[in-house]
Amino acid sequence: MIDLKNLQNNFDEVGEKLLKKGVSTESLNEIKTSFQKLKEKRTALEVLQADQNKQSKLFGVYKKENKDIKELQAKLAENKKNMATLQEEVREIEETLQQKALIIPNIPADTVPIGVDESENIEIKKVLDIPTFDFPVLEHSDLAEQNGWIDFKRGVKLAKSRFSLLRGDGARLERALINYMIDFNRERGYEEVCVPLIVNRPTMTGTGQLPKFENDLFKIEGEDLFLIPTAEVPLTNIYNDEIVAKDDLPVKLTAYTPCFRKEAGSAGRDTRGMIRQHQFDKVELVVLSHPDDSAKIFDEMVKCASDLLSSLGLAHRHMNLCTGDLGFSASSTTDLEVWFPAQNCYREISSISNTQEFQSRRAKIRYKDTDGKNKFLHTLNGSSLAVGRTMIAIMENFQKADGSIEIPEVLKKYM
RNA sequence: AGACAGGUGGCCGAGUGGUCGAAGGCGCUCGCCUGGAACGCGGGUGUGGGGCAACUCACCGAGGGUUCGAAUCCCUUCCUGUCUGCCA
Repeated sequence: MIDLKNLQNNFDEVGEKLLKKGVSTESLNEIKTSFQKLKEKRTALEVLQADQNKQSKLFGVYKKENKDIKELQAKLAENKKNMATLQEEVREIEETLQQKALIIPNIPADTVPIGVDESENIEIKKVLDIPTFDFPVLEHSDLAEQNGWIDFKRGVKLAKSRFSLLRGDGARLERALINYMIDFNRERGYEEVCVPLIVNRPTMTGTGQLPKFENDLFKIEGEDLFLIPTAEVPLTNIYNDEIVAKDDLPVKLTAYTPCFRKEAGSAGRDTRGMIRQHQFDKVELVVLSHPDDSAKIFDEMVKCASDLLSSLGLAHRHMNLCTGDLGFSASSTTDLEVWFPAQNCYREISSISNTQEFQSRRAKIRYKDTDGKNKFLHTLNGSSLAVGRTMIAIMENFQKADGSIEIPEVLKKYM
């Protein structure tokens, strides 16, 4: 959630940035007036409450001393009525304000390039040369079927479209990748965590998936529970409503989980192959950081994911996402795009974001600073790598003329 | 899933309608004591909101209700423990 006080105090400046992210002027103005009104009503209510508290104490004293309480009683009852009205008003304003504030996206950092959509993302650098082939390259879906690694048809039969299953060496490669990635991250100081795949509404709200994106989530019928769309959700919310000791920062976590996404609104996109599925595996990085360190940690996380790709021998590039392509919770994001020879293009395989205080304010994750005050920390998240996409990148990049696939050296001991 | 018992500050734990934001203890911290430390003694020590401040409001798992007044009574709900059931 954005800082409402900040919006109030720097309305033009902050508002302008939010307008670029698609927030309407009306809703900004509504928030501004609601916030103001809330303050007024609350102050008025508190004056009444203070009076009521005092008089009520007096009431007790009078009774003990057998004084006449009729007059006082009448006054208290009258006051109570006024309080109830104000209380109701305050509650209503709070609720609407909350509703509106929770669907306002994060404000892009100053380092984020201005742009409308992904075409205006800025390439930061390329890593490794793209491979060349002296034979016609095949798409991963063909390679997978040839090698018996992926069964698309039966995945659909078992569940529905956008599901598949891995078999034999395909399944083993998936598992090898997961183990390799977690070990890779662990060696870089990330604690391995195994998290619930089903989480509740407050958890989903803490990281920003709810209330705005309920349609993208798989919901458990009859329960207010959801399948996680990324391990970022449980990992970040581990410290929901907690105060982390300053000395414990940064908290660096990594987890492997399946991820579940409805992919509402992607009808027709990437229908062939395993690029976009309802269920996919991902190894995730999450860091809770002191605000002063988050920029440095962000770079570390990008390097961690990029080095991982390099270690697998996969050519990729770093993209600085522009304002229009930034996700809801992110203040800045670097995407890593891996080279897909058959599609002759780079495609997203990892996304590292700094949400700054946006998530910690929602999830109430704070640290105790040296001045004794509790402050919101910064949360960062990044795919170590999307495992499925890594697998198909390996298939396409390391295919041989006979259709077989060379396993990257670092994975061999995991197979 | 059913029965019973509970959920109070960093922790333990008292508190069954009135001056309780909450006794007492532990821990932590500051000061004294000491050559230094332990012990001992004295002070401080929750969170969030509003206000320049004095101060003030809210919070005793959460949400409702009763009352002039609720940690305390009632309802709902979540969680924990024990027993039963079921299972990996």
